[in-house]
Amino acid sequence: MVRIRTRDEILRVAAELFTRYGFKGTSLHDIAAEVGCSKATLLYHFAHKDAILLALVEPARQSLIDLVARLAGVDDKGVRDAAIDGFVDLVLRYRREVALIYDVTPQFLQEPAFDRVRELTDALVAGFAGRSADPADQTAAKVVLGGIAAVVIDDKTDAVELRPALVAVARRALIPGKD
Amino acid sequence: MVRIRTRDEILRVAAELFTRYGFKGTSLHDIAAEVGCSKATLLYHFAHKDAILLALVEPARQSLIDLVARLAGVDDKGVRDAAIDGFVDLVLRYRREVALIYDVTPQFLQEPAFDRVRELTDALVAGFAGRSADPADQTAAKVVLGGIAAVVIDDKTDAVELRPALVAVARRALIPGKD
DNA sequence: TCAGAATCTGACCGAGCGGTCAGGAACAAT
DNA sequence: ATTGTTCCTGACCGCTCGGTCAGATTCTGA
Repeated sequence: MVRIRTRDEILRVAAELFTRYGFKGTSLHDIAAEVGCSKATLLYHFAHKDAILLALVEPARQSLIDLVARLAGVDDKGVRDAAIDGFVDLVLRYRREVALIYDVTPQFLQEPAFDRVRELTDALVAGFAGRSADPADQTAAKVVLGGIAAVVIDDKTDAVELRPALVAVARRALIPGKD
Repeated sequence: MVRIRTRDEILRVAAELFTRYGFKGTSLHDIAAEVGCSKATLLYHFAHKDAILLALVEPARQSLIDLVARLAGVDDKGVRDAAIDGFVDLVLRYRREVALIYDVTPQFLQEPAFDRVRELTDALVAGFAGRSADPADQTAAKVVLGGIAAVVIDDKTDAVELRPALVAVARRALIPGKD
């Protein structure tokens, strides 16, 4: 039987501390103390500190990419809207899990993986805003989804870029019925 | 004639770097290099690194407090709404200037000054949401203003607390006519 | 029982951090 | 010219950080 409880516990604790104090605000010592193991143990399970973050983010990122790929191949409006709703749902989960990204080194943000995410969120903002003709809805979508997806639109160039943001409660606020 | 150009330049550069890389992501060395002076010069003009952040935030924080104080003394709906608009405007500016707060040490966030800000933003969210009967508007206001004001509402307790967030473009998105 | 793999650790390292300090350089007033 | 003040700096300090490593401990399968 393979021992993975420690590894899982590290991920659980790291997610909590990253969300609360940010990536840079959480040291390996902090995580190790909370897990109840040594710092060296963390680095036995994960090659670098960044690897912990990557392990946390990867699943949600994959789901996000998959859904957008499916979404792109659908024309029926009802199906498309449902897919978009699912997308928003995923983005919210993604957002929660990646709340920490803002804190990461610039080099890290420039990884190809995040270029991909940037494209996807760009498409998301455009697609979601397109569901309503009301300009207010569109701007609202930009702000809400932009915030949720850790994306901002540049004042002048209209370029979409990853940005620090933490809107962990957005799910609850966005879906009023759910309580 | 008093020499304050260096001090101003430090504030300008610090604001830029804090916004781009976060408070913890910006070292005194980084600021000094960009300004073109020594690290020691920074600490001649500002006692601590935190003092630079405080100097950047203080003006907007004061305006915000003043406006809310005025707002509290008005009953006329038109005047009140106008004041709220001004409030939102200020919050947006405040948000832009305090984009960096998210990155600050927990102790710093617990300063009395930020308790005050927390109360104010709490009142803001409640007040703004009250302008429309539409529940969607209210939730939107919570998300948008919550994000802008660097505030989140706790899932369970409904408590409002300062939070990491960066929505520098919110002004543009929130005020569609303005372009 | 025992060999080997998997898991874990304390001690240690170099780098970068915020901050201190004694003193040099520029400027103003006399 | 001198004195005092303001502004600035290099050298240095203690600390924390992420990361390494040799070796102890625990688990597993034959």
